[in-house]
Amino acid sequence: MSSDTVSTISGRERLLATAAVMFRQRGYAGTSTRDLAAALGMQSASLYHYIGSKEDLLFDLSREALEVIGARVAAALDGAEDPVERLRLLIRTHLVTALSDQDKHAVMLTEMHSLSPARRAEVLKMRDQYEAYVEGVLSKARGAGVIRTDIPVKYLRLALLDLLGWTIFWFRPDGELSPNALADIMVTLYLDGARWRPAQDWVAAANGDGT
Amino acid sequence: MSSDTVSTISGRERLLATAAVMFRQRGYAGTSTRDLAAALGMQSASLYHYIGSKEDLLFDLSREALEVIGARVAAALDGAEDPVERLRLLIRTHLVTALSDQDKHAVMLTEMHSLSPARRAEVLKMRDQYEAYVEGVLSKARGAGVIRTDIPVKYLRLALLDLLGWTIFWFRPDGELSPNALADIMVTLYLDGARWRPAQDWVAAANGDGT
DNA sequence: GTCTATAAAGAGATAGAC
DNA sequence: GTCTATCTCTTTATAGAC
Repeated sequence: MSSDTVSTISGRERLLATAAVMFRQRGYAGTSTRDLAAALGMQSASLYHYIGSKEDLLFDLSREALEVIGARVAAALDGAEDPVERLRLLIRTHLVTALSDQDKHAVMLTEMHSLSPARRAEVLKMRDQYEAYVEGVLSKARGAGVIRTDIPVKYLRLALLDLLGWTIFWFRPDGELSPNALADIMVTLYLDGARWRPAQDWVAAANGDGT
Repeated sequence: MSSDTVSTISGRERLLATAAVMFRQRGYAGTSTRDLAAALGMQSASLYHYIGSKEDLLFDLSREALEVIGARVAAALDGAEDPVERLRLLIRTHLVTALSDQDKHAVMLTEMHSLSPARRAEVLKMRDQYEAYVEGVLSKARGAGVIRTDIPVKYLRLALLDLLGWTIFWFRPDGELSPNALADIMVTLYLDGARWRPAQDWVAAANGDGT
């Protein structure tokens, strides 16, 4: 990250950010180029200095969301060896990243159907790759004996992504919980469930000390 | 339910069902009245014999989804006393109901923003009522000592609804799992988590036999 | 209950000046 | 980099015949 990442924001970045906000609120098809331009204080014709078509915005937004989350999660897990710790890091990093740009991630998840078939396929491929990565982390943890084997890993992955992906639709940044605090809750809930435990000493017993 | 519920389908019901399918695939704003009419083998003008406006379709679809799920879950829990059993029935019934009409429920969840403010508020109120009901079931279970107390019940509810609500976006009726089998997985995962247990005898110990 | 015809508004995108 | 002006197409909805 260069030093001007925060302070300087290009015209195109401002356009993308505004598009993310509006597409999330009104949907892609429900947002006109005139609406978008008005929110930026310009005429709709001026948008085409930055983009070739309205669909470019949705496409770039969607790819960016998946690129960022994939890269950050992979980076976070880079040094970690312990399979449960890797899972914890995955949950935390995915959630914190998605919550750091809720608009972009929400739009990617709900507006994909508005892309042309070719572009939709490309975004779906990226999503499938990330989901395969997540399933891989779960699989390794299962191989290490720390994740239950009575549920197919496919459904462990899908349930985890339900939890991670759709939390952005109700999380409020100005609420009582920080993204990190919420991540703690999700880690606990996903790994240990909602049921009360008479004693949680089995956690240490089941853990081992990393391999 | 009258005896002709299944065999006879009124023009209006056919219209609503087709709208649900198309709104889910292309989004509400992305589906034109011409598209919709063409799928039904008629002209767009003919739709207005059944509805007052396109928005009526989205509104009625959304209310119906919430009415049906609220009613079925309440009915399923009607006789049950044991708090864990009530939670199990809630998860199972919610899931099976939502999966029995994925289109309608998916549209309700993702297209609400296309409703007028007044109608959106009405649908949101219905959703809030249902979510309060779910939280009540969790609260009772917590009061009975079967649900963990270290996570605020609000987040137990939100996580559960992530799991229940967003499963309809990946579930395929023609897939390997029946809705009931999937419900089993979700019950297990929500109550007990993804972590491997050295021995699951504590489940019986923590359960009791219903007050 | 479905049609043809059409009104009225809004959409995405381009041309070309500044 | 932003504007005015405008083209062309699509949109929701209505009128009125059958």
